[in-house]
This record gives sequence, structure tokens and C-alpha cells, in this order.
Amino acid sequence: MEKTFNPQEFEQRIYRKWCEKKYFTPTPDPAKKPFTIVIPPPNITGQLHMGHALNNTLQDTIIRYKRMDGYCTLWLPGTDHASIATELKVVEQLRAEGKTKEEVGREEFLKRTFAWKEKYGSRIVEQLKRLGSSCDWSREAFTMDERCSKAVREVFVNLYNKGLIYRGKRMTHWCPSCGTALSDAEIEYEEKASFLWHIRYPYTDGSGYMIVATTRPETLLGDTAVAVNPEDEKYKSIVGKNMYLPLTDRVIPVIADEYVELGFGTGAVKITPAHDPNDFEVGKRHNLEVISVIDDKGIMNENAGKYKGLDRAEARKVIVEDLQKLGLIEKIEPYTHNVGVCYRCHSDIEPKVGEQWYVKMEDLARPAIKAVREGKTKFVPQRFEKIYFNWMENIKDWCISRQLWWGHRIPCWYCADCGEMIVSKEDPTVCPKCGSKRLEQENDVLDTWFSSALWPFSTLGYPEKTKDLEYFYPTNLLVTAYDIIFFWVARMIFSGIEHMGEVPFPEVLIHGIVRDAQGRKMSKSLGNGIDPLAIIDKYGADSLRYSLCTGVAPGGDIRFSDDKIESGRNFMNKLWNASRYVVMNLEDKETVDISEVELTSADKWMLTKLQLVTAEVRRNLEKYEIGMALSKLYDFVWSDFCDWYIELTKPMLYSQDEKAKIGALSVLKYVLANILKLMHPFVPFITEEIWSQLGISETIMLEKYPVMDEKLCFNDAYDLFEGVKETIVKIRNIRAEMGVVATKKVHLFVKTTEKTLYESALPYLQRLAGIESLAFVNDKNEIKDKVCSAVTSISELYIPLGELVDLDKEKVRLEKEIAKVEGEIKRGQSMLSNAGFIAKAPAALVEKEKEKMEENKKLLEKLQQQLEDIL
RNA sequence: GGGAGCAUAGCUCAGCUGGGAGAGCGCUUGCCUUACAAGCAAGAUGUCACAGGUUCGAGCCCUGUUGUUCCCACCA
Repeated sequence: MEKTFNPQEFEQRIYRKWCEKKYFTPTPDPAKKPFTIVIPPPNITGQLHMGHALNNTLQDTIIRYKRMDGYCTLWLPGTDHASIATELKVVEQLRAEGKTKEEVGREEFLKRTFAWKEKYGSRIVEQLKRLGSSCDWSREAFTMDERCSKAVREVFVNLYNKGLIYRGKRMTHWCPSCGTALSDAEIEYEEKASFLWHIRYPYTDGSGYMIVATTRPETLLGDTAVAVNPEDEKYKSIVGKNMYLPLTDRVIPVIADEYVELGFGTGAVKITPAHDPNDFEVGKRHNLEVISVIDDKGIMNENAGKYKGLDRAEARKVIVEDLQKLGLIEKIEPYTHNVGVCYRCHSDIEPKVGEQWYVKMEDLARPAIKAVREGKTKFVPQRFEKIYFNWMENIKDWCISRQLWWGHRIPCWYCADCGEMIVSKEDPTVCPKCGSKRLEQENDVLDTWFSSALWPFSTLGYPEKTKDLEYFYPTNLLVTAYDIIFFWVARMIFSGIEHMGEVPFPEVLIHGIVRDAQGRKMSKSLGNGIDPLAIIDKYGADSLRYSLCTGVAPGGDIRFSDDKIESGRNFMNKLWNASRYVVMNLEDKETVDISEVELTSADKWMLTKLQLVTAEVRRNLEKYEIGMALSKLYDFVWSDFCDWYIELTKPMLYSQDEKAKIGALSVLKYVLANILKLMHPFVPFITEEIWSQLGISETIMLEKYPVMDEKLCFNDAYDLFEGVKETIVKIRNIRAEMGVVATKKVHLFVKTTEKTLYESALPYLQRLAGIESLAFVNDKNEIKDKVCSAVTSISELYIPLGELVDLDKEKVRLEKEIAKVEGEIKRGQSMLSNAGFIAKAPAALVEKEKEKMEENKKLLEKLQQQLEDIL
């Protein structure tokens, strides 16, 4: 084996092997329980970022664990066509050639987009592979492939026939830059510094003017009323009056509507039904005319009179200037408010009235809420259910039509002759009403999330009743970040219930977001993104996986920095070198089953510890506490296995005693093999690479995940050996405090009842504590030289250091020890002298405290004696 | 306006159903000890935000306060 961990050497080779051997591809087996995860499909426009890395590391860890634990596991991968994002890419590409999408036409545009997908769409898939993702690529799906498209049509038509999809004229969010409608979920709000313009609207009767405050003066041209609160004393008398709408020749009325809040602003609100959702509602109530003044591209239209052709931002400036010239601006005050922007391009959203397609949400949301309430789907951690409920309970109808070309075209046709509307799974050829063949398909495509909502079953073959669907649905777990709970998770839940009659997954594991070292969100505009591929190239995928998972609380955000990745890499190196120690020493030696080994005290201690950590790691994994499980393995591997056990085996491995050598090697190999298995789900590459060196089986991937073995729990031996460890630590401490050079060997006198144990532990003491020889005493006075002393739970220790014994230092050292024990005694006393504690605390705990008190008292006594001796 | 999270060592964060405060990084000291200097050994460091309460016992549970981050809704 190489001297240092060098992941570049083996990661890609190993991944290729796994794929060739088809380890990721399950065969449905009725005798086995399935465990299924569908991947959150990354956008084909995407590049792997830290969020993907975290998300997929978690999924892979869980799926590998379940695979090793005997489940028939399917991790189903795929990508999302990402309607808007991809369309923008291709539009951009066209622009570079000096063309527009309208110029090339729909057919050619789609051809180009599919070509774009072929070229770039697999990029992210290749990147997922670098991470080690054990997805079944033979089942890879794409939201616009035949399978998924069929499911989309099926679902659309079924919902339409049930009256749950309708076409309607309503106010929607419109992105003038992307040129499409958006759903509520696709709007983000940004706080922007602007102004509140106070504008004078003169009454037609010449009795002065009313002051109206607005943040959007350019929409004034579309005003059809001014509204006041009916309870507003200030305006009670003027409701019904008319006023001249500035800059136009129109006259508009003052109306009364509850929508206007008392006491806010001037108490008067200009009503522009065409350009504000609230105004639209007010307009409906009062039968106001809807006058649109801004077109789909954000340009003032013919209704804007002389302002026609100006961009909305430009128009705002000019209109304010004109109003100022007319003396109609009362005042302008700075005003900061939230502006809705497009989540893709961040342009200001323009509310717009138009025909769009909607999913009626009420009937779909109800059972979806109920399912989560009843625990049919559980969020982990549970607090994220609140986000879900909050959204589901306040849900509005879902606008699913997009004025784009890249996406699932809505399966609706209009008869050019009789106007009949045909919604159908199959492309119709004739109008069922008039028999005309002049049918035109709806131009709009569906919201990307419409197809991703079906992902857990469309990918398994729905609407066909496939074997996969039968065996793997419902899936078992969904793993995703909290930021797409309503975009995606909520929609999958109601879709699963509606179309499959069953929730798509019983558990949703929610994780956080990866932030930069300063805690900021990683973003393109900040340029603070860390590229996971660069990390993998430099440190290896396992290091990255480790540093993304360890010590992270479920659902919590992660601050990522170089320190973290380095400590991950160091740990991999540690594991590598510990394995190298074992492998090098194994050479051509024949090890035996540990049941045939005459176990040493150290072996028993190690094996017991292994059982304990196995049980804990399993417990954590069952609860998806990945970070906790990994931290425990880190401690176990580094501290217990490397720092202690490996060191403890050295006296045997370097001795001439073949039997002891084989014994130690056999246990080492056994423990290492178990460590590799325990760690494989987290760090698959390095564990597989080392596994291949052990020559046990072809792959670690398909090994059985370790289970705690009661037969290997030697509890008494474990406790006793803790005493030996304590002895070593105390001696090291004395040596360090007294400045004894490492090469100087010292003699040790021990007063103990565990003589056999100490005798057998002599090799350990020699190697790990620099002890030359060991002698037992019944009393300290048997030693003539000046000594440094210490006590452990099983012994008293005396070390003659000759001239190195500095009594002052020794005194300080002992006093510190004494203070520590005294502190513990004090704590114990305060508990044991408390009647309430004795009466109410669990008996076992009280007993434990009493025992500890006894021990501590004994320790204190011995320490005090030792101190007295040197005074 | 509604909701959620966070506040623990210099920094970044763990801390499971309440029962002796932990890790990584950093810091101090000594070590190239035949797996590893990406390392070994020995150390130092905390009014667990604040104030109450429940309890025999609170970092953990309850109430309030302050600071901070985020989500939702959105008033011109």
C-alpha cells in the first residue's frame, strides 16, 4: 500500500468496477424487503454544487447502509428538464448567433434544446458519479422522457376530467423578462429602496384634490378608481365624487372598500385593476373597468397615450416629471418595501390578468394535510412539518401554464372551426364535435414542477402497472433540503395520494443548506461558491463526504471551509495508514477465526468496544442521524483503534512469539474488517480499496452490515483493562510533568490486587509508558528511592526517578489530583446528603453514586498518604 | 403581521428520552517512537445569552427578555 492516502489513484477505477458488476441494480425479490429512494432530480442546466453534494452524500450513505443491511435497495436517479432555466440557456445561445426563438420557430427551437440536453444534460450525472452515488443508472429517468411524459398526460387528463384542472382568466404573476406566467411559489420578495409618491387627484367639482400615495406612479394611467375605507370619517362625505385622472382625459370615482386600511398613508388608494392583485379584487367588487397599460414585455402600451413605447421604469421617471410640472406632486418620500421578483431572472414581477391553466388545490390539499397529520408521512426533524402545514393550509390554486416552449405541452387542442376544446391523452385528429381536422394544440407548456410532482411513480412506470411500480412504490424515504418543501415535497405528497392512492414515502429527511465560511448562502452573484469537483480532485470524494456529514445536526445548515475538508482528509489518511499497518503485517501470514484466538486483555477490551460502537452507530443510522454516527466512528477509529489498540498490538507483532503474533493479527484483521464495513456507507471508496487488500471477498458493498455480538462483549475484562489504560496515562503524565526524556526507561512499583493483570500488561507498559521493569510492593516504604506516585482505580503506582524527582513539582501535581478527587467527593456528598435524591432518584443511580463515593474516598486517602510521604 | 431556528471553549459546531460540560481547528510543552509529522504524547481554556419557574437534580423541560438568522404573508 502507498504511504499516504491518495484517492485519485483508485476512486474512479472503483466506481467503474461497481458499475460493471451492476452492484447498484437491484432485482426485485419478494423474499426481501425493498428500500427505495428517488433522487431529487437535478436540473440538466445544473453543475454540481455543495447542496447536491450534501444531498446525495446523505442519500448514498443511507442506501448503502440499507443495501448492506439486507434490503433490496433502489436509488432511482434522473434529471429535470428545468423548463425556464433550460429555455433561457438556449435563448441565450440563439442570441449569440443574433437570432430569437421566434425567428427559428417552435420546432427548430425544441430540436436545439434537445440537442443542448444531449450535450450538457449528462454533465451533472457524471458529477454525481464522482461523489460515489450508488444510483441504479439502468433506471435513470428524465422528466421529459417517454415514461414521464406519459405520466404527465395521464395525470393532466385525469385531473381535468375530475374538474381539478381548469382554464381561467385571473391575475397571475408575470415575468416580463422570461415572458411567462409564474406560480406563487416562484416569486421571491426582495427589499428595495424606492419612494412613495404622493399625487394630487383633482375633484371634478373644483373642490380641491385628494392625495393618493403610490409606489408605482406609472400604473396611474390604468387607474379606474380611488378607494377609501368606508369607516374613514375623513372621506365619508366624498365617497361617490369624481376626479380627473392626471395625465389622461378620464374621470374616475371615489369608492369605499374595506381593503383600504384605516390610518395607513393618506387613507386613499389608487385602484389599478390591471396591474395589482388586490386592486383586481377591488375592481371585481365594484365592477371597475380593467385597463392594462403595460404589455407582456414590460413596455407601456397603446392605453398609455403618449407614454406608449416606454419601458415601465422609464415611464415612471417621465410620468413623475410630468406630474411635477403640473404641480400634482404633493411630496416624495423615501420608502423601502418588498418587491416581488422572478426566482429565475430576478426581474420585477408584473401582476397581469390573463388566461392561464390552474390546478384546483382545495380537494387535493385536504387529504395531503390529513396524511401528514396522521403520520403517514413523517418529516425528520419533525419541526419541518410546520412549514408544510403552513403552506398547505393557505394554499391557492396552482398556476401550471407557462408561456414557454421547453416543457410538457398542455394536452389540449382547440378546433379552429367550432372552437371546441379537446383534452386528451392521445393526440386527436378530428374534432369530436364538428369533425373538423383543423385542430391546434395549446401553445403553453406545464410548470416544471408539474412533472417533478409525479417523480416517485412516473419513474417507476406509472400509469403502466409495472413490476417496479408494484415492488418499489411507495418509496421509503425522500431526502431533500428544506428550501423545496413546497415546491416539490408537498406536491409529491398530494400527487401520490391522488394518483396512486398512497403517500409516496413514509419519511422525509430534511437537511440544511451549505453556506460559506462566513455563513453566507453560496451564490453565483457573490462568487463564494465552492466547487465540489475541485474538492474531490484535491482531497477525494470520501474526504468531501466526511466533511459534509460529520458533526452536523439533522436539518441544520453547514458552514463549509477548508479546515473542515482538511480534517476529513486527515481522517481518511489515518484510516489508510492504520489499514496499512494491518495489511503490511499480514503479508503472507494465515490468520485464524477470532474464536480460536487466546484473547489478551487488550483484545477483549477492543472487541467489547467494537460491539458497543456497532450498536450505537446502528441506532443512529436507524434515526438517520448520519452526523452523529460518523462522529462516533471517528472517535472509535482514531482514539480507540489507532491510538490504543494498534499500539497495544505492537509488542506482539514485533515479538518472536508466533502464536501471539497470529492472535494479534487475527483480531486486528477482524476489527479492521468491521471498521471498514461500518464506515463503508459514509466513505465508500477508501473502504472498498482497503477491503480489496484484505482479500476477504470481491466487494465490501455487498457485505453484511455489522451487528452487535453479545459473545464478544467482555464486560469485566473491559473494566479491568480500563485500569491498565489509566495506569499508562498516569505514568505518561508523570513523565511529561517531570520532563523525563522519551528514551529514558523507568522502573515501576505497583501496589495492587490485580497482579496477574499487571504481569500480563508488562509489554504494554514497556512500550506505551516507557517502563523498564515492574515490581509489586505491599507498602511504599519498601522502596528506598525518592518516587513520584499516582493512584488508579485498580492500583497505586510508584516511580523512582532518581535526580529527576522534583519534590516541589511532585507536590503541585499531587495537590492538583487531590483537588480533583475532592471536588468529586463534594459533588457526590451534596447528592447523597440530599434526602430528595435518595428518595426520588432511580435506585440504580443512587447505588452508582454510593459506589463512586467509596472509590473516591479510597483514592483520596491514598493520594493524601502519597502527598504526606514527600513532605 | 404570522411562524421557525439559533445563542455552549479563541473560531466552527456536537451534546440522544433531564443524572459527573465534548469534538475539530487554533493555542502551550516535548517528540521524525519500524502505520501515519495529513502524525504521537502531555496540557490550558466554558457564570452552556439573560431573568424567573418546574424538579431531589436543568445546557436539555416551562414562561418571559435580549440578540441573531431564516421562512411565510404583504399595506398603497
